[in-house]
Amino acid sequence: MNRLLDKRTQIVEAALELFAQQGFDATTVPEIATRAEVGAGTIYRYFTSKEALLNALFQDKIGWLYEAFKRDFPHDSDMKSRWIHIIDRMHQMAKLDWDALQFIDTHYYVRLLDEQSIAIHNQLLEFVSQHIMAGQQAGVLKPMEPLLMISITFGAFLGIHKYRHGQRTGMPRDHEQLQSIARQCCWDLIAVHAE
Amino acid sequence: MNRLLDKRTQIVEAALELFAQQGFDATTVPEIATRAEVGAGTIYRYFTSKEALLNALFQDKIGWLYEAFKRDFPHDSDMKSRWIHIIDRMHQMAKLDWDALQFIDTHYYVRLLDEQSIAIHNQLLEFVSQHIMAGQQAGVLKPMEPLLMISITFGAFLGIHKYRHGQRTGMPRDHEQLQSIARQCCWDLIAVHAE
Amino acid sequence: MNRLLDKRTQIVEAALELFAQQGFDATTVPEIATRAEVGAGTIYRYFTSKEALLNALFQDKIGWLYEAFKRDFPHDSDMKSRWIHIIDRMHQMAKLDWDALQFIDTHYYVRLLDEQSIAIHNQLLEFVSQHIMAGQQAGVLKPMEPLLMISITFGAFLGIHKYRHGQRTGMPRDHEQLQSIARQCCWDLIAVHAE
Amino acid sequence: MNRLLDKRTQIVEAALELFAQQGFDATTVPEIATRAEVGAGTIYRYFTSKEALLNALFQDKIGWLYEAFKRDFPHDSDMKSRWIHIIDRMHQMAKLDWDALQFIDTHYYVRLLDEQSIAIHNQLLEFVSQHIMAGQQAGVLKPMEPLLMISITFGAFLGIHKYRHGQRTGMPRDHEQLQSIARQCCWDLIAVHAE
DNA sequence: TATGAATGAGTGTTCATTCAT
DNA sequence: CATGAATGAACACTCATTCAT
Repeated sequence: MNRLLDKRTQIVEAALELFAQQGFDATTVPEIATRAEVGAGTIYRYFTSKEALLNALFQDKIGWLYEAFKRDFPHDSDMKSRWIHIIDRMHQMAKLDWDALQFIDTHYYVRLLDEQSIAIHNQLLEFVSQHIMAGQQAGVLKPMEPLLMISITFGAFLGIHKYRHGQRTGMPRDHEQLQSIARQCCWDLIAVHAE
Repeated sequence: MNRLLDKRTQIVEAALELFAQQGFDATTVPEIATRAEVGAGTIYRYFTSKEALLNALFQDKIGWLYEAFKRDFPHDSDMKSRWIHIIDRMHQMAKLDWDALQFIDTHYYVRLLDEQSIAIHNQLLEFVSQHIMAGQQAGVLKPMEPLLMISITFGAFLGIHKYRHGQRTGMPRDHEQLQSIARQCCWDLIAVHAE
Repeated sequence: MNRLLDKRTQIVEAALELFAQQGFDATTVPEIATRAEVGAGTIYRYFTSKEALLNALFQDKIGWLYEAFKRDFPHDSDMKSRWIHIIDRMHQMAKLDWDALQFIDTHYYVRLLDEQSIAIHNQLLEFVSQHIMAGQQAGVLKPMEPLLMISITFGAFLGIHKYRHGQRTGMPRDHEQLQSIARQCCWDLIAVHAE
Repeated sequence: MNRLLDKRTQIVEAALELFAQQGFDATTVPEIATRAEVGAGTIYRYFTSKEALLNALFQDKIGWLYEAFKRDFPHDSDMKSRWIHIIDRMHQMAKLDWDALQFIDTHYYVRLLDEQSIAIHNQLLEFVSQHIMAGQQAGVLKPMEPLLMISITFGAFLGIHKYRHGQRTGMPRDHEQLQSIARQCCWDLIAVHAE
């Protein structure tokens, strides 16, 4: 059971790195096997296909993010605090598991996701949307579809970390500085500003 | 000569659509040939490889964007006007040639770009960076590396249009509304706000 | 066009030999390609799959046999002459294209045949059945389902040639002797004999 | 010891069904294991390979048929009675263990049989040949190589049962009717008929 | 110049066999 | 003894690229 989980974990982690860095199509199954230090056939004991592996991974990571959002969520605080909670959780994920976040970014719009993956993703969006709508009713957030607001914010947020991980020149900033930038920008982006 | 340009154009356009919609790896050369209404071999008369075609396309589109930025650039206006000029040009591209913008987004971080592509991309970044630095010195823009600021803004901007083109539910807004959202958000994102 | 037919023919012939001698499952596509002296990929320009190749082959050969039955068929002769016509045509095929006959034998009951293959096979059975029923009404053939009679006769007939081609010891007999055996046995098998 | 025989038997029976129904190549070892309700590895405790299992099975079944031929063989009766004894024994096997008979048919010409299998098969042929030669000397059987005669008869006989088991239309006849057909046809096939 | 038939290296996947438990 | 997780060679099939026409 221990070994079993081990192999599965090795496969999942290898696949995550490769999918995140090269994309699904550019990653070959033997490549995953080599990096996971298992035989190519072994992958098929745990996942019915390369595509199933993608979906398992996606659900895993979206699930992780969703849990992170909900854990210690400051339901009673003001909008800004709640929003910053969400940004901070994403920031945490970017720090601990950047591959996973990038993987979500590059694969969530894709033809390969199954119903299950889409469902869990929608749950996550729903959760965030609820809070956005509350903020809009309170007049502190700009009026626009919540999903659009999520899309913009996620884009901006990922921009920060793509920059950090890019081959781009310029010294990468430390995580705390980036966190403060993320908080500031992702709030300014959506908040209503006094003239 | 005219015909010749014709064929090249047909190929490039067919490739753009397919790369943007399915990604580079999921697109086959015969597929491009079919859509371009040329023989598969013909593509190799204009481009040495599928990868070379990608780079030609990339340079083409980055070049187009760069030209759009520079055309009628309001050098003497204030920072906000200059920034909105840039956002508007991107918005225009999103409207006229969304495939191209999406193509740039999904491929610019990629392993496949050659030196030339990177160079022209850097020129574009340099152009925008100049203005950002000026704005920062004037105290109207948040202090952070210009490239980081570009990365965030581009992410946010694309978030708007990805939302629009996604299968996501929610009625798609018309372009003018989106333009005003883009202007507002992409400015709030980077501007220094009074307390 | 000439070359084109050439390649297709080479593939079909190579596949026939191998399917007949080793069976469908034991034959690999590269093996067919090698024997046909074409690239493995070339096979897929002519047939959508290994299974499609099997069916094309099957229809080809059943069609050939059907045509052979019908050509110069002695409609006005007595039952025995008509039956011997059929046996002789099979004998001819066994002589000219034993692989094809064996291929039909080992594959006609199989899970791999498509509707088209089954349809053309049924046509052939129908043709022979008509004559059997006529013979039965005339009282010269044993009473039993025509399809059963065909199955017995085909089994017996193939027994002759399997013996000939087997690795079995015993000198193979010449074709004329076998033909006379085939005529005799396949007639005695089905005819009503005086007590 | 009892259990041990049990497992071996389970494996052999599972393999027989699958080989008979799908053929050797289309049957996987795990599939056999599942049907036999043993672990896949267990098969290799009883048989050195899939091929060895095939041969064990073949020898088993040929042995069974040989024993059936010899049991209560009417040595002192006339040729026809002796021949009908043989046909009846095959008929019995077709009734009790059709899989086995079909398995023999589809595999006895095959590349996979080892020396042992061929030897025992030859013993069976030898036994039948003896009687055929006696009948030929007595002038009641057609003159031809005994092995050829066996091959024809076996082909015809199996034709009867293949028809019965095929998806063919036409009501399947009951076993007693088929037995009388088998006796009649398989005798007419080889007997010398008065003009 | 333009073509598309031909290619074969490389893909995702299967399965006979092994071996640690 | 019995197992089944693990393996990797081999499979059917795809596709970027070439080249004779």
